[in-house]
Amino acid sequence: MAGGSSVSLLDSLKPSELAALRPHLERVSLTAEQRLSTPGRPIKHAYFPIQGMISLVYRYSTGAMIEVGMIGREGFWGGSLIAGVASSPVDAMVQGDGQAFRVPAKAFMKAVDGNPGLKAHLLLHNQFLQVQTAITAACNGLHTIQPRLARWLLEAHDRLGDGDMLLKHEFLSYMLGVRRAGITSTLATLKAKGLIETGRGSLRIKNRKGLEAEACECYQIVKKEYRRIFSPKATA
Amino acid sequence: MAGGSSVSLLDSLKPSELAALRPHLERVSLTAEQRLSTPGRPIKHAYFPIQGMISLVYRYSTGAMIEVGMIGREGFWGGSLIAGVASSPVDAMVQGDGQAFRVPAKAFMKAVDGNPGLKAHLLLHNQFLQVQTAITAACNGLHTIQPRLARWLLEAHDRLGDGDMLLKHEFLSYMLGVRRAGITSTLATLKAKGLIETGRGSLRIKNRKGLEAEACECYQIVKKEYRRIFSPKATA
DNA sequence: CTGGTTTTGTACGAAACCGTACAAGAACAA
DNA sequence: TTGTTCTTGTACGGTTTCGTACAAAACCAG
Repeated sequence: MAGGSSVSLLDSLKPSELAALRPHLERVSLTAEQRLSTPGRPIKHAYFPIQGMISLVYRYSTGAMIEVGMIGREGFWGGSLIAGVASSPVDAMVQGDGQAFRVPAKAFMKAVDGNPGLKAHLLLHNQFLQVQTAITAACNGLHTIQPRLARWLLEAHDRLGDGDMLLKHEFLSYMLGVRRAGITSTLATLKAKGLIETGRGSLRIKNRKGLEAEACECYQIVKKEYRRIFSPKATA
Repeated sequence: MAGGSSVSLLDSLKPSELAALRPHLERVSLTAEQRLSTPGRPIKHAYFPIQGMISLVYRYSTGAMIEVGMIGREGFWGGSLIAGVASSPVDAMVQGDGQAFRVPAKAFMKAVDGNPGLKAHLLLHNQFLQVQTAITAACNGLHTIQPRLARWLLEAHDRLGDGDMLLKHEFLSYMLGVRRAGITSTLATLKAKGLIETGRGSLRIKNRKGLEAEACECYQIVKKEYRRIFSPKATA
C-alpha cells in the first residue's frame, strides 16, 4: 500500500487497551454504499475498518451532497460517542466492499470510559479527523475540480489498496459536490496524461507520482498531520 | 443578543469543574487580528472568550486563506490539548476587540485530566466544533458567495452582539476565501435590500430576519446542532 | 486646507463550473 | 441476436467567480 495510513488503529492499541474492546468486537462485512448510521439518529455501533473505507458525507435537504471526511483502517467511525453525543449529522457511507470490526455503542462508551489509555488513543484519531475536515473545508473553498479529484483518488488509493477501484462518475460527483459531467471530463484529462486507466465503473491508478503532482497540496498536508498527531512525541 | 450561543462555556460549567480551572485563569484582552497560536507550534494557552470571537483559519503556502471554524463565548480554543496534541495546523485569529480567560497549556491539560466532568464538557464543545467544521466544508463546496456571506455575518453577529462590526471587505474576503471585489459587490446587494448598513470599515445588521432568509441553511443547521449537542439529553 | 494613504466602488475579459440534454458505448437479460 | 438498461462522452448557453486594474471616496497627518 502506498499511503501513510497503513497501520490499523486496532493494531496500534496496547494489549490492555484492545482487551477492553475485544469482548465486544464483532467482525462484519461492509458492502458498497451501505450506511453505518442515519444522520440525526443514534449511532448503534462504532466501526473499525479492516479493509475498505468510510466516507463521511453531508447531505442537504435539497439532495445535494458532498464528502467532508474519509476513514480507513487508520481510524474509526463513532468518535462522537466518546463525548457522549449519540448521533451525528454526517452520513457514514461505505466505499467499495470491505470488512470491519464493530462494537455496540453502549459497550463502546463503557469500554472507553473505563480505559483512559484507550480513550486517549481514540481521541487522537478524533483530533486527526477534525484536522482532516478543516483542511477539506479549505480545499473545497479554494481549489478547483482537477486537483481535488486527484487528491480524492490518492486518498482512496491509500485506503483501498492498489488495483481497480469500483467507482462510477456519478458517485465521484457526489463526493466532490460537482456535476457528473465535470468528473467525466476531468478524468479524461488525467487519463490523457497517462496517470489513470478507466473502465466502465472502474478506475485504476497507473502513475502515482504523476497523480500526486496534479493533486493540491492538501493531500500532503493531511498526510503530514496524520504522522504528526500519531508520532510518539505528539502524545507526550 | 440574537443568536443561540449566548451562554458562556465557563458559566455553564459546574462549580467543581470550574474550580479545577479557576486557579489558572488569567483575564486578558483580545485585540483585532491577534493570533492566539502559531500553526505548527505549541499552543501556549487555552482561551475562553468572554467577549469577541476567534476565527479558525487555514492558510496555504501560497498565501491563500479561508475560515474553517468560529469560536465565541460558547466555546474555547485549545481543544487539541485534551487529546494531548500540542499544536494545530489551524490559525486562531481574534475578530474585533474582546476579552477572554486563558489557561496555560500544561495547567489546562492537568486540570482536564484530573476532572472527568470538566473533560466531558470540553469534549462536548470539541464535538460541536467538529460538526461546525464539517458543515462549513460542505458549505464551501456547494454554496455561492451571497448566502455564505449572509451566513458569516449572522454567525459573527451572534458572537459579537448587536451594533457596528469593524470589518473591512478585504478581511471578509479572507474569511470566505474569495476576491475582495466579490465581497464589495455582494455587500452592495445586501445593502440594496435594506438588510445591512455599511460604513468605511464597519457594518451593521439592520434586518436580521431578512438576512437569515438570504443565508444558506447552514446557519440554521449549525445552530440546531449546537442545541442538540448541548441539550441535557444528548449527554445522558 | 493639502497631500498622502486606506478603503471601497466599478469595470471587463477570462476561466471554471453549472444545468441540461442527448448520443454513443458497454453490459445485461431474454 | 435483440432490445433494454446503465454508464460514459460530449455539447452549449448561462452563471458565478476570478484576476486585475483603476478611479472615487473616506480618512488621516502635517
